[in-house]
Amino acid sequence: MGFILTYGTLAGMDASLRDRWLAQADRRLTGAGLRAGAARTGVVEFLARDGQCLLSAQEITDGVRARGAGSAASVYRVLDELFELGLLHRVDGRDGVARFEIADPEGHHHHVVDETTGEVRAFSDERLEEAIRAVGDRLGLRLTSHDVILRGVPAQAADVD
Amino acid sequence: MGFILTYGTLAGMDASLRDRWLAQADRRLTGAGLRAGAARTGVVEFLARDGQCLLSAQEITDGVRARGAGSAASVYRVLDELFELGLLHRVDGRDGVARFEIADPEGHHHHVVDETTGEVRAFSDERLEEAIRAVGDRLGLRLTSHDVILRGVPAQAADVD
DNA sequence: TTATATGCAAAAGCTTTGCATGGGT
DNA sequence: ACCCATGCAAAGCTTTTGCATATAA
Repeated sequence: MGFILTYGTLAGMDASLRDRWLAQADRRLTGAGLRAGAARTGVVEFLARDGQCLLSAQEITDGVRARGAGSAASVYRVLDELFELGLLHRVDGRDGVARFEIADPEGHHHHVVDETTGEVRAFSDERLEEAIRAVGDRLGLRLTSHDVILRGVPAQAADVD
Repeated sequence: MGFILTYGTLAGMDASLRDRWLAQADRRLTGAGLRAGAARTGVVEFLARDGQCLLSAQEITDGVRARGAGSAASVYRVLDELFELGLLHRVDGRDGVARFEIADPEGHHHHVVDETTGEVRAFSDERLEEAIRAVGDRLGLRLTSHDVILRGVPAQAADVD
């Protein structure tokens, strides 16, 4: 049995991203000769549903546990595998906790932290990507991945000079 | 007594950056009402000399210890203070270790990791900075800080398409 | 059937904290 | 003198690892 499962449509979700990711996850996991055990399946299912924003291993473990299976050890192991297979993005936070989210096979995004609330928002910007590509060229590197984290506070009218 | 100390010129070092940083560190530490104890002075001195590249708390502790004073606890405390005062950049690595380097009062840089060797290089790029400023504007944020980490492998002639 | 996946519990590693002592101003 | 800074040791966290058991293929 593979990792592709059926879901009802969830309100507010990008169903096509979820399906694309699930299809790719299935392909790569199967291709790597990995089996569909309870923990691995649980993590993949859970992330396909709820993994479009950064989630800690703790949160993922809770989510998987709520659906019956999973343990911290297995979740960490599965997260490592998925990351190595390029199926997840990983951001190491200032709090010493690693957070993961599903990697969109087509295009990606970055994160901005609102320092007044701690809230994390996603954004994407082609001009930024282009600038990064240019840097890679200038440095003579073939870039395999990159992270951008912005931190800021809402611009009040009073802030504008 | 302040935190500004005298040093001989070190080969391969950017003496002006070191001095600028030391001056600003002295100003901000004194301004914050902090005292020049052995550990704090040791960390500031050590970083002024050797802190232009990312260093772990462990490495900093070793460096400070080699000069007589310092303990892990104090180093962590001092590093936090310096970071809060905006005197250090901090990067949280994939290995779960936080690394620090002195923040240049004028201009800053980012890092690129050579995935074949693990080696970290610094770079700066005005076009990238400009793109980031534009993103902040577009999102309605006043950016307080940002990190960029690139990962890649040396571009071989064969890679070029 | 056979190698792999899982889960518990213990271990490991970085970082923080409590507390008594030493030191700056 | 007074309060801050320091250092040791213990505690707190996330993450990793060992090992016996369960399970996918």
